[in-house]
Amino acid sequence: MRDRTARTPSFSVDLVLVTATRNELVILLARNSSERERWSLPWRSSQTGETFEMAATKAAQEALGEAPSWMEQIGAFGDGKRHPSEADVSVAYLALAPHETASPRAGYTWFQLTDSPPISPRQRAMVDAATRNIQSRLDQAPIAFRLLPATFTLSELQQMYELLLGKRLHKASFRRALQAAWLVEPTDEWRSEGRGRPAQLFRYLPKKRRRLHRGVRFDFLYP
Amino acid sequence: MRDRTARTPSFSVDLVLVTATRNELVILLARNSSERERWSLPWRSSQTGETFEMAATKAAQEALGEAPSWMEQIGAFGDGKRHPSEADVSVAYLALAPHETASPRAGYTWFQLTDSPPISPRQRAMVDAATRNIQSRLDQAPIAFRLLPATFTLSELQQMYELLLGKRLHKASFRRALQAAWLVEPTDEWRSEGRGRPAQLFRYLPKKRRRLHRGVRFDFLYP
DNA sequence: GACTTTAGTCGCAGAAAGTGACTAATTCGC
DNA sequence: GCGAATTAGTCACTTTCTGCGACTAAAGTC
Repeated sequence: MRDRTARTPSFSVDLVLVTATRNELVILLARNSSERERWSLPWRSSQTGETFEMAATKAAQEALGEAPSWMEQIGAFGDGKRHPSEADVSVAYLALAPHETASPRAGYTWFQLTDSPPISPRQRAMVDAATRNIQSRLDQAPIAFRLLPATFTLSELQQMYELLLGKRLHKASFRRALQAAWLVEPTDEWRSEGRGRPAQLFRYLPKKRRRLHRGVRFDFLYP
Repeated sequence: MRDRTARTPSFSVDLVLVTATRNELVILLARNSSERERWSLPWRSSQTGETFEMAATKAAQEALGEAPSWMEQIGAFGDGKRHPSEADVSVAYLALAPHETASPRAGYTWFQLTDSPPISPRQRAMVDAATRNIQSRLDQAPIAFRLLPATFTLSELQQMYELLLGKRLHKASFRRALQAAWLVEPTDEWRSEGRGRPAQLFRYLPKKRRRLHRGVRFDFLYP
């Protein structure tokens, strides 16, 4: 147990900032200013009159120089696990950004999500929670779209889903499902990527949608 | 903005404790000890060396006299909204219990989830988050099973899903899907509920399951 | 111009889901 | 005691969805 007598309890807001490169997910870590071999998630300690969202946005600005394309709270972490800020409680946010336009500020580096250097146990728990969050919300929130640039080819979108799901998808099925969901709209631009037929560019179409789900799904894996 | 100078920042753990009666979801509220017309979610202020889970479990014990059948953190809430404890940050938990065996302690009362008396803005936000959480995790976590007693008829299970989904389901389809999911196991007991043929009792079967998901789903409603 | 590579579509076969009708076992009214 | 009503449980048919291979289209390579 840490010594709590000398200071007031405090909070931090921590960021699991994820983007996708060609074929892997990466997170942004900050080099520790004192021990330069140590890394941590970007974080910001609580300020009076600042909402969690605001704090997370500022932490993202500081790390990336731009606002993330998606942010979502993934929970509060505490429970005595060590944290760089010595905060009692840390509120973690998952943030996404397209990798193409993201250029981290000095002191920040991308690492593979599945193979990052050691970080504090509490932040490790956040990364794990973020990973689960991405997986479980993939079909409810536009995760894949927020990891892509504003316009993209359908092959790129499919590759992103394959990366996130960890499995190959059949092209025709993927496109059929995509059409049915009415999630995407064609632009009049085309991209020629070296050899092969040029691909049409699409953009995400966040329209009000009717939810006409059929029946029940029993998808659990839980005990 | 509240006065923060006179005290140390603190946090609370709050509970959205839900059960299901015949045809509605209800939450447990505590009568305010000073203003007896006011209500609040059960909560507990932070103790050193106590995890959030432990605090939530104790709050549930205090309110219900028994441990909930399901608990899950639904996030941290702060952002200057008022809270009965004056805590700066509140960590909210969704807790479920079967209504049949739940008998609240003195000072606690069930209210309709959709029509409860006024509570603090922060706690209102927690109730809203809990409602969304139930909806969105219905097909990933055994929410319905945790709201039912240990054994139940398939009609009761179906009614619970109808309540949670807010729509009628077809009996044959429901049972077909349930069989395919391998989530339930028959007991050798039967229950005769007044008129009509007696129903066989089943129990939830939390077995390791193969996740052989097909394709992608694009279910979002999100912007 | 033949070959390779990537984009995009078609259509069939098999799986899954929606649905109404059926059988089964009980209580209730008479 | 017996038919009507009520609830449980199943069946079989139809419609919809999904996996998948094969096809056409448009570019680059040699």
